[in-house]
This record gives sequence, C-alpha cells and structure tokens, in this order.
Amino acid sequence: MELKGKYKPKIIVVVGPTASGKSDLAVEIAKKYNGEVVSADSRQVYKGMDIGTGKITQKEMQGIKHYLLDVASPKTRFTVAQYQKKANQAIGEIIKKEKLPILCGGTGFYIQSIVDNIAIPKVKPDLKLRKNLEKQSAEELFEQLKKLDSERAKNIDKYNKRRLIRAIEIVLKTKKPIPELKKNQPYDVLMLGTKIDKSELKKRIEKRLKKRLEQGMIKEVEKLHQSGVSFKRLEEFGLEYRYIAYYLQGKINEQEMVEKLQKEIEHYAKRQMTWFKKDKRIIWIKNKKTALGLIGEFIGVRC
RNA sequence: GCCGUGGUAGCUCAGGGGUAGAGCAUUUCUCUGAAAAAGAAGGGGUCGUCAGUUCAAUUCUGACCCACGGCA
Repeated sequence: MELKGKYKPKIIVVVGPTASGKSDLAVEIAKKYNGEVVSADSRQVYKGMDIGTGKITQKEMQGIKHYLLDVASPKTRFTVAQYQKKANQAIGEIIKKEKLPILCGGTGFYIQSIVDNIAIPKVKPDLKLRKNLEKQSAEELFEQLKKLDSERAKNIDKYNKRRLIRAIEIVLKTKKPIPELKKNQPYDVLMLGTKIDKSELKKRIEKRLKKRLEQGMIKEVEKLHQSGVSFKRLEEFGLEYRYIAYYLQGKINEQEMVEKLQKEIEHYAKRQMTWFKKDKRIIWIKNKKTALGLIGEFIGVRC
C-alpha cells in the first residue's frame, strides 16, 4: 500500500481567452462532480468591478461556491503573491470538505502561481523606490541591474522598465542576486482549455461588450471613481476601466471608446492565448461533454 | 463641360530625381509580489495608368483614368 501523503490532491484547471465560456464550464463541472470554483482573474478580485470584468453573477453561480472574487478594494493593489496564498488556502479548504477544486480564470500568471507553485521572491513592492527608479531610462536601469545582478541582467527584457525596476528592487532589498525560478507541482492537475475560432470569438466579444454597456458598465466605472478610485488607477486596470475612464474624462468620445475597446479586448484574448499555448498540459476541448468525460476519467468516477 | 485638389502598406497620411517612411491594423513572441499590466520582434508597397525628359523617375512634364470640392 502506498502512503497517503504521496498522493497529490487533484484539481481541475479551466483556462481560455476572455469570452470563451470558462465560467459556465466551471459551474457545470462543479455541479456534476461536487466541486467549488476558485477564480484566477486579476481583476475580478476587486470589489465593485463586476460588469467590466465580466464577473459571474450570483444567479449564474447556481449555488456553487466561488472563491477569490471580491477579496480586495480597487484602491489597494492586489498582487500575484497575495493571490497565490489566498488561492492555495481556498483550495485547501475545498479539499478538506472533500470537494473538487476547480481553478478557473484567464490570468495565466495567476494560474501558473498555483499549478507550478512558482517561488516569488519575498520582497514587497516598494512604491517609493519604484517611483524614483521610474525617472530613469530603461537603458540606465539596465546598466544598474547589470552591476547589481549580472545573471538576472542576462535574460531580462532590457527595454521593459517595469521588469527592470522590479529586478533592481529585489536585489537592493535582499542584497543577493535573484534566485532562479523554482517550480514544483503541488497538485495533480487536469488542465482544460476553452477555445473558439477567431471570428466567432470576435463576435462574442462584440455581443458581450454591447450587453455590458446596456447593463450599465459606464455607470459602474463612474461609481468607482466617485467612491475614490482615481482615473489614473482606473486606467491602470486596463481594458474596460481604462477606456471608460478616458471617455469619462472626455479624452475620447463614445464611438471611439467602443471601437477601441473591441480591438483591445481582441488583443487581450490573443495575449492570453500566447500564454496558454505554451503550456502543453492544457487539453483544448471542443464541447462540454468531452470535458466532463475527461474529468470523470481523471478523478476516477464513472459518468 | 470647365477649374481646383488629391491618388504612396489593409486604413489615415508624411516624403521626395538615385526604386520609400510613420501611426493604427495584421503576425509572432517575452513574462520571478503591477500581469486586463508592462514590453519586444517581424511581414507587408512594381509610390493610379501610359508615355516623355534624364545616366537615373515613385519624385519633373503631358495625356488618360479614378475620387472629392467649386463653377456652369
């Protein structure tokens, strides 16, 4: 007999680009296999950001419990490190209840932080330091990093200030070079991807965008701003929040906003696919039935 | 019909005697506490057509075609 501790807990992961039907699938899986859903979305963690993020509604949840939604204020900055901790806690909780954890979302980095348990350097963001470094050019920052940590400098994107600043931040705080990225797999995962063809996805994005505008997406952003979320912060969130913020400030008109958003969301979906394509563990599924079948096999339940 | 302006990358346009650029779009990619963020690379044009001048024309000249505006 094998030791029980050797078994890794099984979790299901559902990924895919925006508007591809992940949330629905996750709920179906949960219903069929006694599961609960852990969201992996870097924007849905924020309270009050609902329509713009396409957050699942209470009704759509169909009684299935969802974790990692509404866990932070948009006035604060939520990071992967926090996500990693909270999501692992949630997964632990679900396992304790002897239910099936379903990790579902479109933020590749967040998914990776759980599935591969990446070791994120334990250096908290130092906004003051960042602001100071921000004044320098990418070239200057790169030169600095080269002196501080030549290894890291070798494979960093030397034009990307944000990355350079973070790298310098870590070296300055730890006084040590950044350790190589460690990965391990704490869970036994079945990764499923929802994908639809390009023209279909475009149509779905368009339809969804229209619907959400009718549902009061602009009002939502207005409300956030009134409650004290600055336009600058809203712009930082990207997509809906960024372009609606531009619109509310009169920087663009309504038509420009809608057109730009459509394109930007399409771009976003593509960037997501660039990330997910690399992960060969993902099984791209054509329909729900095959997905449910695969899961049945994976967890050893006959369907 | 006449006059004017313009016809350069998928789109909007810059340029200018030695075979071309920008922004957006498109394609591909990166990702170590901001990741819906932040970045990188590539493809693409016989410069409206035909002729003339010239060593050389996409650039100058002419005709023609097309678009837009004005006048009849």
